[in-house]
Amino acid sequence: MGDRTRRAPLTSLRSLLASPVLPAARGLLGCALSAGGVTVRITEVEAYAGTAGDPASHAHRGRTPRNAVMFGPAGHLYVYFTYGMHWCANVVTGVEGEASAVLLRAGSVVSGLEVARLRRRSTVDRDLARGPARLCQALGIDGTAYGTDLLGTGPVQLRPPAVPVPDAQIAAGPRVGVTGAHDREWRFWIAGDPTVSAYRRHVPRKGPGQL
DNA sequence: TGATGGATTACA
DNA sequence: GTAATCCATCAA
Repeated sequence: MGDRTRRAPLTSLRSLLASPVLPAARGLLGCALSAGGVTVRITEVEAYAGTAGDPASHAHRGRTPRNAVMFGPAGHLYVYFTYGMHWCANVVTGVEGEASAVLLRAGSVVSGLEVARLRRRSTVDRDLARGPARLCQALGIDGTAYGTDLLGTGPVQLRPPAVPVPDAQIAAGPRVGVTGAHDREWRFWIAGDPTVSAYRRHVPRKGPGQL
């Protein structure tokens, strides 16, 4: 228990995640996320308010079995299954009951490159964790990791960056794949990073896209 | 109970 | 541009 140099940063990351979702989202950039023998540096995230007037949040309509972990303490993993085939990962933020979370949209693989390549089939390294579902696939994250305390010793672990990403290097824009609330620039990414996913406005399944 | 659309990705 | 493919949510 004499090692403060490892514990102090985790404590500080814990409190960062317990802060409001926008600063928490920014602070997640540059963090290392490890699972299944692969580590990625987080390069792109999106903030989702919980019950507080964000129609795009999975917690907007209140607590359900699927989003229950969002209502718990910050720093836990919220994973959900979508489009019948993809898993996406979020970090719970804020105070208990607030249900805000940050979607991890992209990262660059910093270790476990060969394992990640195997999980992702043939693709260029830049695309290994470029996109929320690709990131989960590269790390082998699925529903079994639901609720994991990311700052503990569980199957998915989050660690702060050695050097925080300078604020001047953080870019912001509207969230990807979200139907409404395009006025909110709640997507953050590391400016110039090649692993950031391309912005596409959400396309409705049927009918012409209207604004 | 049935319909609808989704915080996506791969491929034509 | 569209298929793939399961699930949460909503209307009736």
